[in-house]
Amino acid sequence: GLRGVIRPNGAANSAFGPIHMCEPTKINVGEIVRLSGWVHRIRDHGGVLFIDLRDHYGVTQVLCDPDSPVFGEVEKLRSEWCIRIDGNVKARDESLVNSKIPTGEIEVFIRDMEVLGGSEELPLIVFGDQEYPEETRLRYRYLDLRREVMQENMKLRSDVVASIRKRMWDIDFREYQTPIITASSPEGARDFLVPSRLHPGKFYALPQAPQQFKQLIMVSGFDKYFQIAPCFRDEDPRADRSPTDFYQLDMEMSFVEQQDVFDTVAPVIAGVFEEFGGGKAVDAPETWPQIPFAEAMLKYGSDKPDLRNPIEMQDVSEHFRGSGFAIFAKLLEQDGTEIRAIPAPTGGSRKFCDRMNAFAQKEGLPGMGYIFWRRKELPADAKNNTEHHLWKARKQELFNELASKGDGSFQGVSVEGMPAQDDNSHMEAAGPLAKNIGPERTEAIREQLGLGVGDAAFFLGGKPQAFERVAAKARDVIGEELNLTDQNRFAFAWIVDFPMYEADEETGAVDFSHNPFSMPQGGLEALSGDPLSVRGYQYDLACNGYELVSGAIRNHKLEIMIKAFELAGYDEAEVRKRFGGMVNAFQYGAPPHGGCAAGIDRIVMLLAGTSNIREVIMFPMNQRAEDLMMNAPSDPTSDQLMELGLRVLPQE
RNA sequence: GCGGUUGUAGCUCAGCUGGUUAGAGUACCGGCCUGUCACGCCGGGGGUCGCGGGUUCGAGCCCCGUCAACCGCGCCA
Repeated sequence: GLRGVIRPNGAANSAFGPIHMCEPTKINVGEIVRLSGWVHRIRDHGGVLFIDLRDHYGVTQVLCDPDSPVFGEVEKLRSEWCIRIDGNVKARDESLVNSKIPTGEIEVFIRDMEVLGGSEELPLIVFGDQEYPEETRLRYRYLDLRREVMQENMKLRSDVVASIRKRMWDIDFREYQTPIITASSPEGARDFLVPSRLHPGKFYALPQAPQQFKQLIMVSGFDKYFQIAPCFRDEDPRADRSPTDFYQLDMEMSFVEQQDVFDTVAPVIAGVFEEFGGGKAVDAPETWPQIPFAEAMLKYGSDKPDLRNPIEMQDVSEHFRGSGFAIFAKLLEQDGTEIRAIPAPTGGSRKFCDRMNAFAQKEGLPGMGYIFWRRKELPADAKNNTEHHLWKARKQELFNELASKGDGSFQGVSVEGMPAQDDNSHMEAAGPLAKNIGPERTEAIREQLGLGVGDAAFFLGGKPQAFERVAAKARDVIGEELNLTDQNRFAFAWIVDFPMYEADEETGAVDFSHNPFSMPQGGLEALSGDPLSVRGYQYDLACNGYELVSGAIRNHKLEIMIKAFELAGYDEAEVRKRFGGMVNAFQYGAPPHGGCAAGIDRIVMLLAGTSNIREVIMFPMNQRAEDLMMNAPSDPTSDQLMELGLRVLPQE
């Protein structure tokens, strides 16, 4: 073999098994080892040269001088050549030990060397932590993947998947594979279509999720199913969303209600985060709040709130109705509008407030009004100091509060020795809004938000749909900039009671807002009223601002299903045609069931501490859903098109 | 489809208000170096400043168009 201990007869001996680059330290000094790997770095001192030889497991220093029979060849080596060497394991002098690497106490003196694979000049360098544009990294992904951080990310991913499988097995779930080539499903995202050769003009589709199959598995009597399943969606990507395909822990169980699903999944997710979270605090599943969708939107502006951030928004419309701030007062005369406040504890400086206002403008809003509270009656020169002083005290108070929630590792800024905040009777409110609405209203707002000297609040007005997205982002930015967001914690929350339907903003047409297969709360009866007020047994799990899990208790009753689709404008014939497989199955003793799907890529992304999902995918597509390394997508040959009975229309 | 940012040496980047021959680090090539571990020192090659057009005596820089990458919006049950 190309790795091992070489015995006196000269053959590599497999008794020890292959030796990895992290291991020669375990081999007796003086033995001859055979190592294979990549040239990581070379340090050429003329008469002596050092090569850091690397493989998946580590780095070993290899030594060569003119006494070696292969000195001349070794001098010609360059970075990333793949080589095999034979050499003597030598102990290093104490003064030469490198404590930074596990093999730092030894080195290997080269006796023989073979170039297994040479290398051209590199488009990206493997050692070090130089950043490269993603285009370069993806085009040369095999080089990018050689880098330590990527090797770690991919190992982490594999370990997470293995752990998930084991955890699911341990609670009696079994993994079953479902088809990859299947039928197009009209609900949800765009499908990837696959032309059928045997049926010219017809198409298969790649599944957006094994949704219908897993429900059919329940009807088939397997009451605990899971699968690490690839899902395919032809939609544009985001930093946290892989284009084309991604993996989910897909699971489903029979004879359960919503809380049963939570009780089943939460320990699996929490366990994985405990196991691979690198010591960050993981909220215990029993403490994960269940937040109704409407409440999440009000408090956080998002259905995937980052609960590490303690800021909660509040409706403060009443304080502005008929007030001297004409913009908001006028706004409130329209239906469906409100004014919402984002409290920003310790954000009480004009500089910070102006920066956040600029942020909102950059995000496309007219701006974000603000009020901040400071101490009054101070000479101008003393004011700044005192303000800063009080600001720090307020910050300390807040940190104490936050630290008590996490694992104790939350640090924030050190403000030791600062006195506690004194009473608020000498504070004044600053900012353009405060002047316009007057002291009474300003004070009422301050009391509602529970703020004090050194704090600020930002205000957004209009129809919630119009400002919620920016409000949510502002909440994130404020939490981070003011150091309120504990970076060493995984904070989870179930978001529940999603609306079943939503109205199209322009046409007013009612359509499913989430999964059409979810069971409406209240059953058939609930479907006879206003569709927009119907909520479903539909839930998400949010973690640190990402949607990690999405699921539902399914609608297994045919008559409710048909009624549910009717409200969204699909008649019975259409439902039977589109979802024939499932509709038929539900006629034959369908059990109540529910489940969810957890995004594997996002879980690994969070555990790896990155915000780009492509960092945890071996061969991801770029932002235009292209694979630059494999050159996909590519033109078909005319033979292929002919065989499939297809013709490509010229674009434009 | 839309918006933002970016595009200069193999790679990562600097390049002021428009002004001489476009620079640095690294990689590559050559030389020196027997204890480095981001080795060091000396020298060298390497550029369609994304592409096209315009303004100007003069454009890497300004204007228009266009292409590409990333981030975001739309979209994503």
